[in-house]
Amino acid sequence: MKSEIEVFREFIRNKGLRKTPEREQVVRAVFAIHDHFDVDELYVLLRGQNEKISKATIYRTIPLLLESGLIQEAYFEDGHLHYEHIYGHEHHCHLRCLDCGKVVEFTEEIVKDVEGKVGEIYDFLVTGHKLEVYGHCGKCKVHK
Amino acid sequence: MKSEIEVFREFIRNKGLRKTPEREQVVRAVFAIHDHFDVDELYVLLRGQNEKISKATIYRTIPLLLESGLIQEAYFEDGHLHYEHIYGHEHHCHLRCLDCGKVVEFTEEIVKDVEGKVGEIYDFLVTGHKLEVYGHCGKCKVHK
DNA sequence: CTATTATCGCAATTCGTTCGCAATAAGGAT
DNA sequence: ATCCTTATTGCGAACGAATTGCGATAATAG
Repeated sequence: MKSEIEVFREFIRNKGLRKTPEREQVVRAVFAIHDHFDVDELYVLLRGQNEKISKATIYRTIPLLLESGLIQEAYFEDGHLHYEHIYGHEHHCHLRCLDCGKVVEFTEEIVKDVEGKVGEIYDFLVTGHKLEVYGHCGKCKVHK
Repeated sequence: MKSEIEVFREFIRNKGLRKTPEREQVVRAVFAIHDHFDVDELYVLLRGQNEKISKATIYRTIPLLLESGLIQEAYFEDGHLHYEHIYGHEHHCHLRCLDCGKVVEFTEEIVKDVEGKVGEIYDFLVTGHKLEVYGHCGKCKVHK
């Protein structure tokens, strides 16, 4: 299995874009964070490592990461988007507590079947899905 | 089955809030639009009816509609949130084309089972879910 | 090594959403 | 019915995420 950075380099080359240290720093930061992240986390992480990179560059790199299939949008919260890895990570769904915001990840094979079924019915070439289940976690449901 | 406006009035009363014409105009606008909407659509609709209402009031009413269980967040797109009805509408999932943005609605019973199963495993009181399947629609997949 | 031009950083801008505040009006008390 | 308290409104300013214009820089082709 190719490393994330290799996948990214291949993508950049195929698109006729340039391989730059800034872009690769972003890729490394993305995969240095476990699973979920947002732009500001990337920025803080990179700045903490004395990398001098601008937020604009991070924002400009995100669409490349999306298009290359390395990451995807996870959810919109606190006024901004949050992303998550796809590449190298088993697909998972989210179980979110509406009270404390806690997020648990789980996997569910059945949803794959739904993908195929729905794709066939509506003539879609299905590439993925996003399932979020929400409710009240063990701690929070006590007070309900 | 109670009407949307009745549900809303009951909610307002129980919370000790005030029943105002502005809030009720928003509720009526929400349910005058078929299913999906965003804040700007509500604003345009209400202004078109010569209702003088400010966007701030619409923004301030949205959380009430969410909390009362009449609507829920549907998806984040084009830089802002889109909402959809819950009350009086059968639950459904979304199938979205990544190329043209087309959204098809479908229902899938199986996901209900996933809700129960996951809730039990992780000790959550599950109240709902959001499933979005994406890919390329019939028209767009031709060019791939 | 040089030329071309994609990419960078910065600052300014856009746009969705929230907030501060004075005016207004809802609803309980008289 | 009228008064009084204070929640709610509308306006415009403010905020924050994301985008963009532009001159400077640096990555690739020749």
